[in-house]
Amino acid sequence: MSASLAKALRILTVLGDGPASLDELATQLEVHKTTVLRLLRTLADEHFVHRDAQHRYHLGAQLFELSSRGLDQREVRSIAAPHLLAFNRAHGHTTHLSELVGSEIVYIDKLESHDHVRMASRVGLRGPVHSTAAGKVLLADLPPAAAAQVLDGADLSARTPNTIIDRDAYLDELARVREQGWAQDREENEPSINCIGAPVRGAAGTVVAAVSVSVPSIVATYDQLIELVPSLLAVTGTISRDHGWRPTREDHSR
Amino acid sequence: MSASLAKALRILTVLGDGPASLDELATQLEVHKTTVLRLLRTLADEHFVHRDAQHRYHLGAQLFELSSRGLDQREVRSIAAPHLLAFNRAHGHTTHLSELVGSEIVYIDKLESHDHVRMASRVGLRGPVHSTAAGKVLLADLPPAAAAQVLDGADLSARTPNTIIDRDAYLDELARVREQGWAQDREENEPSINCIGAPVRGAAGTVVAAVSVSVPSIVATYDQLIELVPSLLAVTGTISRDHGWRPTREDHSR
DNA sequence: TGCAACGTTGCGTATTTTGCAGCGCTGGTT
DNA sequence: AACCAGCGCTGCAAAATACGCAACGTTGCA
Repeated sequence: MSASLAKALRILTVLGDGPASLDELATQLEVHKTTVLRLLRTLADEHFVHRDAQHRYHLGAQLFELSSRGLDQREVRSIAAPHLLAFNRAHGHTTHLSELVGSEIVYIDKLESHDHVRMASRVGLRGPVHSTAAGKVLLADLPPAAAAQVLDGADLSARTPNTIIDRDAYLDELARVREQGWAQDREENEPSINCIGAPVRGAAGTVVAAVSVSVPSIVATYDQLIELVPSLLAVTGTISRDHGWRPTREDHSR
Repeated sequence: MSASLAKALRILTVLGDGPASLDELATQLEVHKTTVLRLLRTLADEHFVHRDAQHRYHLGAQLFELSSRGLDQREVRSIAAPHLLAFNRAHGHTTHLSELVGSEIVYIDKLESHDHVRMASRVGLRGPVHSTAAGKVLLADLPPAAAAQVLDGADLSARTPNTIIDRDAYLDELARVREQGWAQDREENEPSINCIGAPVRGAAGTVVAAVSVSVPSIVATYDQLIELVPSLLAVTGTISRDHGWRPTREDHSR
């Protein structure tokens, strides 16, 4: 493994919390100043960090550009964007678009709630597959072997008292999700946050992404959230069709 | 300088063009496979890249998260966002929000044109200070010494036949921008693209960012673009006030 | 079944990074 | 004005590290 690279990446991660000076970084990372300095220089050469006039370091433009390009490469994101915008505008709740990456989900787009109570999530954040509606949606349609492999790599720990931690119980839950075509999360991932999610399908019929709506229980009750399911399914259906999916008879019957 | 870190950063940059396999990366970077492999492993450990089931490497979630955090740290971006959205919706042209970083400008937000002719720019992209309306705006209000320092570090090469490459002529242009309160770019940065820009000011009255509108000459003539100046100044004025700026008498007289 | 392409590993060498000690600058204090 | 403290930065020698080689395992294709 490359130790110096790992240090440099940790520098970037620390800078994600905000700008920092050379020895703030050094003390926080417990690396000698001179080492940090040289890593920062290389990072700055490639525009991954920037040093301002007060000798403080910031995350650099290259990071923003790479992220922008990487997000654009997920074609589902651009296809979904206008539909998600309209959907979010209609009901005003925090809406996420997620993909399965390894044994975790990654938020690849986020639309903010219209409330002043905002969620701490953001694009690029990773989340567990077992305690989120998006995770359930992304796993439900996987071949059993593939799902098993994902679960092998996943951390199935309890995030709240409601989290499903038993593997068999979780597989039952996946069957339910597959059956009804959408997933719920009743304060399983975060206390006081309920969530519903539905799949976006590609041309081959496989699930390529998940759209989920997260609502604090103080803002709406679980029952009120469930009322959104039809419009959620409508929007994921539209996105799926835009993405090349053609409904089968079986799907129609649902 | 840290050679291995530089290689790793180049790997990320190459991955910005799209997913790649191990030895696509190795041949493209002219680095031995084994080296690339180990760097990729470290990058993957920190979630800067992700390896899919087909052993292809993609940009990772951590990159997206850092970018999202870094962009959020620019408070001007969140303040400007709603106003830029409304502004963009009203006239439908590509709109950028930029900051001065070193001797270049960096796009920290972008709103797409409503036309199908889109621009190749993106958030995080860097651009020259001397040939862009945003660059002129960001330099115009700098103290002469600071502006000189920026220009010392800048590449003042000709980007089109119209680019101002003479330093004194450019300083004259800056005086004009300062005088009229906004800047133009008449195919100085890209052929067939005209641009206007205006400053966003902070509480201290200093210019903290620039809003610019870019329009291909096939979509609108230069004169038509100029007609947008009043509404551009209106939106930058609003953003500036939201950002804590209080107009002085001098500013009112303009 | 054989071949080819690709990803992967172990190991010795040598390049790199590292930490130390010290220098110079800047900004604040008496 | 002069001093001090804090911080960024450099040269050098030691040592840890990454590197490249050669070879192996696996997968997919002819």
